[in-house]
Amino acid sequence: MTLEETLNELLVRLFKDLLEIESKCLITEEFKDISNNDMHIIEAIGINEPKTMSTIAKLMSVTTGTLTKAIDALNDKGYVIRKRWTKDKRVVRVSLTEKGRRAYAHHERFHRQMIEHIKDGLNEQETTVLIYALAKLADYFKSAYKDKDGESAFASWPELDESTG
Amino acid sequence: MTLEETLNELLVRLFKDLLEIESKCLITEEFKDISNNDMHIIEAIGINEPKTMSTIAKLMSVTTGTLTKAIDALNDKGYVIRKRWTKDKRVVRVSLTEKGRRAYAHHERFHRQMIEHIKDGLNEQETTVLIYALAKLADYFKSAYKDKDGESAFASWPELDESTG
DNA sequence: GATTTTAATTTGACTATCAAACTTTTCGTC
DNA sequence: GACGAAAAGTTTGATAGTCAAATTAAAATC
Repeated sequence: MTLEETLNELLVRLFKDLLEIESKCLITEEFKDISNNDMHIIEAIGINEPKTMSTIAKLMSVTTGTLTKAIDALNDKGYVIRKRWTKDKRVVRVSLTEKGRRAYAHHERFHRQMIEHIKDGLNEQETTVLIYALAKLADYFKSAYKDKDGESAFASWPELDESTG
Repeated sequence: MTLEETLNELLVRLFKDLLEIESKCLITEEFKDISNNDMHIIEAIGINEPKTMSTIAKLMSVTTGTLTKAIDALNDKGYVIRKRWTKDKRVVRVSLTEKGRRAYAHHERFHRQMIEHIKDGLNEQETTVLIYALAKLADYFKSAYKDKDGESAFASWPELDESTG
């Protein structure tokens, strides 16, 4: 197996495992009435100032219509509170209830634990290289794709590789 | 920001970006009639021997019921072929059509491109360390979670951290 | 004050998903 | 070989998540 294949398979596997593990860890007995997706909405709302529907929808990369439904459910289950903003009555500001804040802490703890495990397995130099490599990758994604609006370096990669190689 | 926070934010961002970029890159003009999920099913089927429904479902971590629907759609759109196996008539073997193989190549190319970009940014030693770190992480996930059935190191992390710290 | 824009919700449609019931086929055993 | 258990897939019924488009209400603009 080439280096490239190894790297690819590792990334694919880590990605899949992480998704699966996160979802299993987050939905415990106490929070079994909400989904993984709900948990990420709770994370997006955060524990500071209340956030508007639009802001949360943007953070989650969904339409406000989609978010309205999700917040309805979280509201019914007692995780969030909706409040019309007095300064601009079009705006709805959402914040976490006590129960919502417990779920938030639960999620945060999962991430802390995961990072701790990653660091435990690596020495200082390895950790540094890992961070460096990840940062480079994140930058690349940003510059290649997210900066240009609608136009992407990835979106225009050559289609002829296969047949001309 | 601590090292831990940096690592966490990098991972979270990469995860989200990658999901988004992959989905945008895979669904091009030629393959606009199938979803990101369909593309991963096509990847799971592969270009070698036909695979059974059960095998594909396991690879995708979904029930066979779910897969039946997805394969129905891919079949209707001309990406896959279903064939009852003569040696055991219960078994259905699925393989890619020419169109399906083109989609497979398209997906594979995306991954190759991504890996190339990662490698371009790192020197040989850094690449080695990155692979080592990722392998360690993959092993950890496997041992901490996937090996024990139903029981997980993650699933039992202490709930008291917050209140006792 | 009329028009346009903005924030959120509602509606209608579609995909992905699961669990459970069902069909067909094979396997094991008597 | 017949009968019951097991296995592979499909069907069914229900739910969550999603979007685009229509709608409502409020604010901004002119």
